[in-house]
Amino acid sequence: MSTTSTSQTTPRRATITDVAREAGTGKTSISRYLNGETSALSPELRARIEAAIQRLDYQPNQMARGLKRGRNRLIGMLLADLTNPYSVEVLQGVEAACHALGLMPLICHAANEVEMERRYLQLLTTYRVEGVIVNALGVREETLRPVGSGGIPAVLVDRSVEGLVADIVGLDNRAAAELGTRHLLDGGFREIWFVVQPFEQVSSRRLREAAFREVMSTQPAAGVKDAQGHTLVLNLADPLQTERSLAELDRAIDAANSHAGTVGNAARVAVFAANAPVALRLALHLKARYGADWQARVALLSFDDPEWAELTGITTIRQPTYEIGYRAVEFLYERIEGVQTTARDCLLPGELIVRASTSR
Amino acid sequence: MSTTSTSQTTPRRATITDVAREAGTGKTSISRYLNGETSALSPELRARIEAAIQRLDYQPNQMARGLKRGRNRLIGMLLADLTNPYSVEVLQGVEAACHALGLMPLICHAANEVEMERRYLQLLTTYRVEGVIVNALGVREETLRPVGSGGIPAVLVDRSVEGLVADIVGLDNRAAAELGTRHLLDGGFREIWFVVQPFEQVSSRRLREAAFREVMSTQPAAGVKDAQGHTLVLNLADPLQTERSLAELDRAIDAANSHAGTVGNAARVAVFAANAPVALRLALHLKARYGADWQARVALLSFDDPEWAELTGITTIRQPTYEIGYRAVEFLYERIEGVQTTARDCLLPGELIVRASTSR
DNA sequence: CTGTTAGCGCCTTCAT
DNA sequence: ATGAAGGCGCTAACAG
Repeated sequence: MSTTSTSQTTPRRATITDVAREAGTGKTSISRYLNGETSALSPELRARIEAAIQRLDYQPNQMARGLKRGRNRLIGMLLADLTNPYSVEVLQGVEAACHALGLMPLICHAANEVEMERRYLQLLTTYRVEGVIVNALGVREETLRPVGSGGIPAVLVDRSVEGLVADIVGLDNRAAAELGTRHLLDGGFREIWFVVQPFEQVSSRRLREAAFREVMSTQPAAGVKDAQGHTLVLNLADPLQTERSLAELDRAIDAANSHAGTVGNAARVAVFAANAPVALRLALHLKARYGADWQARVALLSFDDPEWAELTGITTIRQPTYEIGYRAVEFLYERIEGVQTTARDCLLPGELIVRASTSR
Repeated sequence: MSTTSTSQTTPRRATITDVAREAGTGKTSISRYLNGETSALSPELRARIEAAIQRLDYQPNQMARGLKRGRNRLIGMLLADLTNPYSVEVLQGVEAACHALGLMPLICHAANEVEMERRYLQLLTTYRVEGVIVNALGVREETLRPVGSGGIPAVLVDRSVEGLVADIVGLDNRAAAELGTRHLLDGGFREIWFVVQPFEQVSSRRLREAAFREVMSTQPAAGVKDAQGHTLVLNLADPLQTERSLAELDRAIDAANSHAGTVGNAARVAVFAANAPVALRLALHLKARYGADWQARVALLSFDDPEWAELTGITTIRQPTYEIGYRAVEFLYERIEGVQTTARDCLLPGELIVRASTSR
């Protein structure tokens, strides 16, 4: 109720007008000072302005600046799942690039909820971000209508979105899947299970699975005979389905282990996880079923390189996550600056990190 | 090169003026509609406005609204280290609460760099966020001058900051450390090493270490005799120092294992990690040194409950991370709304999750 | 070199 | 029930 009698509440931040008054000059000069048009200011005036700013602890209001000049240096970073270390790593690259380019990333976490994704996109739009980097859930274009061709510039990360033409940067899934599969074949494995979450909706999963199948079906040409490849869908969102899938895998492992005539890796089944969450779920299950020494019966290879990989000794395909994030921002920045080329694809190579799991 | 020389660039978003014109009315009515002052609008006008908004795909500019009404519903969330799963989990709670309260969190990741922290704080301030939640690096007050008493409302998470009076929410470190230590003592361990990153600067680490030492020094009263407690500082930021510290631990483990007269857990040394990053580093080292069966010689107990804990079978103290984040936002919201009570402490209990590591 | 003026998109009295 | 006018904090022409 009290007016300005007591400065109990936060003592309103100083505005450019306050500074102008304090420095005994006009707002324009302050503005010029703020924008580094230092050449057009007498040293004397400049000093006065500096002092006034100091005294008032003045900090220009970005919102107002943004409103005026029509851009606020904000970009949105929409992440499907921060729980996945992949996301955090990409984020680091994004942050570094933003820092370098004078951008401020608004990080939004959809937590695997389509509804959240929609909501955040709308919010970003409303805050007039200059562009967005989207690590989308596996959804069709409609939910991200505001971005892309018609709306604000967008760059996709890891996954493309059906019907949305936009730059995309991510792993070279095809090459990486081949790398992994060949590593297993070269290691002597003859039964390989590719385990992946439902993949129809998510382009990266689709590509990985397809490349795996292709290598498996053409491998006779590479001198390998009678190797079998299977694809197993693991729906982590549904515990019941997950159980069923795991049971199927168990049967295969048990069967393989009971074959008498085989030795070495030919007797072990190899499991190729399409990403870290899948690998974790598999490892937990296998450990629960076969005990601490589960890797004696199963070899595990996984996309991503989570922090526990080294501890467990599983082989992985590490993605150049930092660079993915960095490049995404660079692409976006170009778009913001008006570059009009056709949609670009930036596929970065993965790195195979061989550990005990596949090389004993 | 361009067909329609006009709409080549993004077709400027519609403004409230456009909508007013389209609906054949004044800006005021549009504004009223947007703010739900539906009672003061004839159904007929309302319908026209609705239609106009649809047609123009109009979305009010939050920046402008914020500028005008002096608040933008933005809050800052400053995180010391997103790489630590703790942060991501807290974040989930923060997001949920923001969602519920109509706030939009600006997530800033300091990546363990004091300079970053300073920079982001300054940035948040210029964007005129209404408050900040700070999971600070271990720094003194000065770097976060803009917040707290003098500046915008702030709530601390996990760690207090010397010289800054503000609400704080986090784990009840004292109780949790006691819980863990007693668990080890009850399990028969007689040599316990508390391993922690440099803790002078970080209140939570300090509290944990102090509580550990206190329990160890008063335990004779609890009927336990001759148990030894040691504190080992592991400076993860410095590889060399880390090596040295680990070597010291190794010597202790080797010595304990060579004692003839002891059996069971009395022969194993227990290591109590002050957080997940420390636990991971320890586990990696121990595995490298003692092989896959390292837990036969060392029991590991850790604060935090990282995803690999179950896989490795180490005992942990899980923090109520989600709730911590949620409560932090609630506190902040109250402050934003003007609540003036003295600084509050919200200490939430941890949960001991016993696994094979400490119970074989 | 420096100040004046006119908005950016929106909300808010204050009239009508 | 509706609209006109002024201003939030700042920048960008224009003068001088």
